[in-house]
Amino acid sequence: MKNKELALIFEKIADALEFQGENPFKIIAYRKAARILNDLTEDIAVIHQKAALREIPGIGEGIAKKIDEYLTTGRMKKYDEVTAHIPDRVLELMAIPNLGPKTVSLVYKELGVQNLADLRKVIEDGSLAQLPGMGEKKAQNILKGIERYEASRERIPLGDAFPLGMEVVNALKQLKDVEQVSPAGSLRRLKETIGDIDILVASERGGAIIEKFTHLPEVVQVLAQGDTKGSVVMSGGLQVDVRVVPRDCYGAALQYFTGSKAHNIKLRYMARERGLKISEYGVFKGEKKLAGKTEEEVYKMVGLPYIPPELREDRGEIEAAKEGTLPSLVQKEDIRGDLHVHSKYSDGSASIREIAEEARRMGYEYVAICDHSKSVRYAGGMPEKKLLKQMDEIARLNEELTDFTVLSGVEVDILQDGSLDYPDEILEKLDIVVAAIHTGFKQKCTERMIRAMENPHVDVIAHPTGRLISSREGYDIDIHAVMEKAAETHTALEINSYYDRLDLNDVNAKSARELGVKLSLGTDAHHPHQLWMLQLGLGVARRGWAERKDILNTLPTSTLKK
DNA sequence: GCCGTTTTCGGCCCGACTGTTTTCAGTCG
Repeated sequence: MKNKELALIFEKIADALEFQGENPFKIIAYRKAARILNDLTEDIAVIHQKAALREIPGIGEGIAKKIDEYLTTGRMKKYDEVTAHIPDRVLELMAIPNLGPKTVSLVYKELGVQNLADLRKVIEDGSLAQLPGMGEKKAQNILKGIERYEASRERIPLGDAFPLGMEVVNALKQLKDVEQVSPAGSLRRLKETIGDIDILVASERGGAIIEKFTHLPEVVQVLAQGDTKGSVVMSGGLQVDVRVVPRDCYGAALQYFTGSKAHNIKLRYMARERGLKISEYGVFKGEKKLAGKTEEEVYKMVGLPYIPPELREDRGEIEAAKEGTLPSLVQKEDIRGDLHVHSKYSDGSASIREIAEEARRMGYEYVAICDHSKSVRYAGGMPEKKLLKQMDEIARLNEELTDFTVLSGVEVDILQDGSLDYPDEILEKLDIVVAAIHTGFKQKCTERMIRAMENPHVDVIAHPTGRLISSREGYDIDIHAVMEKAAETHTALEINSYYDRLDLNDVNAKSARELGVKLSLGTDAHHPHQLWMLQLGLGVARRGWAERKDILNTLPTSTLKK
């Protein structure tokens, strides 16, 4: 698929145009095209073949032509032109905080700065500070920006940011004069990776709260501290921003700081059409403030129902809200169990009883034990005999438990030829069969998965794309073909909720749902204290517009078994 | 570059902060 490739090209064109001081709206158009391509699950080449490029909102004549050119010839003249006279590393400098396109362009033209090393040099020898509009303070700010850039170039997985964010939220809740606290930004939208943690506080005493915040024990560096905003680096290198607003702006501010940027831009455009203005302080008609205390009010002023944070990505939610077709998203209370947990029988570290106890404590009705099958040696895959023994233990445990069910399952390997790691006689005895690829990521993965789904005993495909957020691209796979087969064979696709997987991801989950595929939430936990991660998978499901009926594990035990 | 029951041309989201400025440019979120 060339989707990501094209997205990268448009992103680079945007960078180059920004560097050259082009019309900002043109730049926005290229960035938007890049975002759309990144979010697309369908192969852009297929859309191109159907001559349907122009039907995608945000893709107009110019960009459609460029996509066509690239797919037909493998080159894009525009890209070659705009990048021709800019050294490769220069554009990367724009990613440094406090350093934007104007300054990069200036130091390049005036001082010949072409890379990070050059930049450091002109700061140290003072020549940057001499440039028009520059000064010593600006130079020092850029230097700080370089430090931050080098310290945390990467976004971190939601699963790392989430517990830390909640810790800070809880610490702030304890403070005097704090009326309301909420995560904001990408953390509140439960995006799979987080750049920095944003937290919003309602209070009339901002200064005191920010003061306390910047002195939390985990803080290693204070980046900014004022009456309304504080910004710190926590141990581990993650940046946390806290903003304090008066209570009558809290809703507007929460809406504003939750984003996404694209969602907010569209919303404010709608406000303009109605002669209104939306800012973090409220909704205004001229000088007059019309709303701001709650998010609901803000949406209402532009004629929309409340839109849950997870949907706010400008992926059609505003249009759906207008038409009254927003999904009624699956909720935490709807989830009745975890459908993918490992025990000591393979590479997990807890007994089945311990897992069951923790799952019950969490309010679940069931948990599915799905240990590895025999071929997965490195993960302690079970020979048939061991699996039978496990089934036995589960049966005995279930006799003992009155209000809880342990489901006997397996994570059976899909072998190189697409056959399964256990014979059908074994698989048919199990409550749930989850099939997965663990080896041969480049070997005909699509065909293998399709063949696995043709086996009537396979209920779920685990981590269907195989990606790891922090380290791995995933299988060489046509996920769209897999989804279509899943719909045809009534196989569920997993939203693996382990923090580094989140696989399917949000956009794939949305496509799957649109094709009528059921989704299965499982943590892939190897220890009971990882069961909380189902919240992350639930976030992905909600970001994928999933309703209760789309999720396998909203079913009660008896229906699920059937 | 995109888009259209106010437009095929002329718009395109909004405010804060900082540092360099005599009224504003650049950067950020």
